[in-house]
Amino acid sequence: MLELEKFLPYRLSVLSNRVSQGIAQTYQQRFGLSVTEWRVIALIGRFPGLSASEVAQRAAMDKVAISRAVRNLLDQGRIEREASADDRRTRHLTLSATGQAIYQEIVPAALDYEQLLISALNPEEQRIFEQLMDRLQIKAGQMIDAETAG
Amino acid sequence: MLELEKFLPYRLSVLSNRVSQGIAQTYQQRFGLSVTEWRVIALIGRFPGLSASEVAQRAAMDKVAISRAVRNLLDQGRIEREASADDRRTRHLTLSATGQAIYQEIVPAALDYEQLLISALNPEEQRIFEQLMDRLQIKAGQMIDAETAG
DNA sequence: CAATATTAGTTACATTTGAAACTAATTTCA
DNA sequence: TGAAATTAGTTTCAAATGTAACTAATATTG
Repeated sequence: MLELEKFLPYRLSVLSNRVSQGIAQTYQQRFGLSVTEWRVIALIGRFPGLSASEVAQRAAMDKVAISRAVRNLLDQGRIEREASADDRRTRHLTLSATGQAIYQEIVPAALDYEQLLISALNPEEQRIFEQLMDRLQIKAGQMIDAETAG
Repeated sequence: MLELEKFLPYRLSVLSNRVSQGIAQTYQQRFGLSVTEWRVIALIGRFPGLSASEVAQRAAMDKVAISRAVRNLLDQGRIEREASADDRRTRHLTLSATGQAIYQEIVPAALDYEQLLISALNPEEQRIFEQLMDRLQIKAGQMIDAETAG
């Protein structure tokens, strides 16, 4: 007997969608950023000079998706890129002045959002929740690997 | 300072995607079901006679998505529908024999998957995790409502 | 060193998805 | 009652996404 509303994969999906939806309003309305674009900005802001594939890796997203987000952000003048000295395939990405401004404005809003959300738990519970998430994350990864291998 | 890899909304998204990807292999490979189609089958199997909009509500999914999934499942002969006696707009959905067979086969596999995943936590931790998820779920819902209202 | 394989990133195509407009049936309430 | 609003579900069109094929640069290895 499967009850969807108690089924962990389903509940994770609903929770994640709700949270994403809530936070997306912060940057979508104000700056017209897609989720992927926002993640690219967040990563380049944090680690200036990352290449597109490094961003893809850290964001756990498809390289095509990143490529497109990068193209859009370039077109919008929100990031810049420069060929690498030692490997002409890779190009290093940095935030433009506009991108910086967006980054400076969104980061606090995003952190506020996270704070408000997680204030539903007390500090001890927050710690536990994150730790349990970690372990599920690892387990899920192992299970995918096992499937792919077999 | 925002570190994406520690940012709760991001982590929820990655975890949820991984889990969904893992479980999807169960029903996508074997039956060519999309996530939405599988959820429709799961709900109709559990609650025969639901209407499309009731399915949408319970699945927390868009009614357009459900409409399409229902159309596909009808075309594939996996569900059936019958006009309601008291409201000719609503049609009650049930699994066909084929749909039943799929349902009977997938449910145990899905539950096995869930069991294996959650075996990363001991029973006490499982209880706690679910309880904390509940509270985050509620909080996230409140935050969306607050945004929409304001 | 040259043939081969790999990696970064893009492009093209087909599929999926979402928003909005739409039809048909029902409800509301002046 | 009957005009206006609401609800169930579908269709349409534009945008987002994923897969696979591609170019260009670098690395490998025989």
